Amino acid sequence: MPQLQRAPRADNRLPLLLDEAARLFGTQGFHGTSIRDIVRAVNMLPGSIYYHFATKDLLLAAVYAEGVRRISDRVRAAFDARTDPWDRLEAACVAHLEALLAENNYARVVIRVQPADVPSVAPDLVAQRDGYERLFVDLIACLPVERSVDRRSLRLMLLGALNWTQTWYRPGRDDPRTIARRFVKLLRAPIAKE
Amino acid sequence: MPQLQRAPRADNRLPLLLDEAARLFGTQGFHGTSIRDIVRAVNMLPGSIYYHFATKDLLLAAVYAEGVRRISDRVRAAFDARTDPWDRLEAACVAHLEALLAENNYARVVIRVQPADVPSVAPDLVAQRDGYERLFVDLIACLPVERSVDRRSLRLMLLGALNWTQTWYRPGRDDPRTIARRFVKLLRAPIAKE
DNA sequence: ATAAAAGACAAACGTTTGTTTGTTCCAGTC
DNA sequence: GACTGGAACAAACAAACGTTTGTCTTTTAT
Repeated sequence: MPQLQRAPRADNRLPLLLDEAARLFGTQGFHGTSIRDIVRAVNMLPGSIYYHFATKDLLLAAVYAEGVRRISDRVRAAFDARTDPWDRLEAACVAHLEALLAENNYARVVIRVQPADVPSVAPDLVAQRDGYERLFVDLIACLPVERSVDRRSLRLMLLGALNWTQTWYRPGRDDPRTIARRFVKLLRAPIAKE
Repeated sequence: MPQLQRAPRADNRLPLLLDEAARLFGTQGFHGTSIRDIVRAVNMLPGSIYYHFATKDLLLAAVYAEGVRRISDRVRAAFDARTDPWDRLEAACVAHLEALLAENNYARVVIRVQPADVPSVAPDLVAQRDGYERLFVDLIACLPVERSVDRRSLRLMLLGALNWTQTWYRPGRDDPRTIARRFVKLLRAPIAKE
């Protein structure tokens, strides 16, 4: 582990390493990705990773944390620009899905990797994800909805539907923005025919 | 592989083996489960599994197929008993979620394991899951909804939300039946306050 | 210039992985 | 009761796994 008694060197490949770990953890999952898979693309040797992280589990924890940071920033920036409660929620969903499907390997990890897959850091991961989802708790708390509506279920349904897109989404057809808007609209507007 | 030139023996432990594989694949995922994990609970030796299956991938394929069969039967039986389109959809969702969360390790595998995790049999798994989801295509095709509603999005949203419950559901609180009904209601009834 | 720390290499460690091979045993059939 | 094939055991395989250890190089601060 780096002691950081001095500033990190300019030529260090930790960022590249994290990028590649994010890419592989996000597409192949934690157990489906080996240390050797990760270092190969960065032209490192397997052992070299242990200068930066004590275990593979902690490497994941670092990627996961970065993922939560990025998607949080992205989503917050998106809904901060709006005022209407439904607009804010929609903007958040669009940002969430764009991060998830189009642009951000780190964000993918947060959705793909289940904390239970990595017991040694599971509580940490759960706490981080809960922190992120609190953004949506607040957004949904502000919605003007009928009193009979359970807001927790609303959140779980919406986020579940969004996160599950990772399973079936293929680039080229409908883009993430369109999908997110459709989902919000399905919840907002009356569906059943009179 | 068994040649089946004679009937299988009454004392063979293949059923037990499959049950345990379903349980572990469903809770720990494919890559998170080793052959030794599986045989341990059945008091077998690792090599013995290869009398029944040529590879670990094909073992998964067998469990997956059984999972699709079971959840299909369960869901079909549930909505066959109803006539109203919305009732039928709700019954299907309840059965889907009960199979997923409460009773059926095989069904869990179908939702938990991503075909991409097992390249050698991925096309087969995808085809099977598509076959199952066609049940919902038909159910949703019968719904009386506004003409502006995209039924494909409706299906993807509903199934996504249901499947994602596997991530957050913990026994003891709301039961699967309640959750499924709430989700359907959120889609069916107008939410937004006038 | 020099010392110290950053960061990676080189090579191996012990373990776990999926799988193979040869043998044994017992239930079912004639 | 002998034969046979279903179903498992016993033991090992090679490869891949996460990780450790010791050494070397290169950047950075003095």
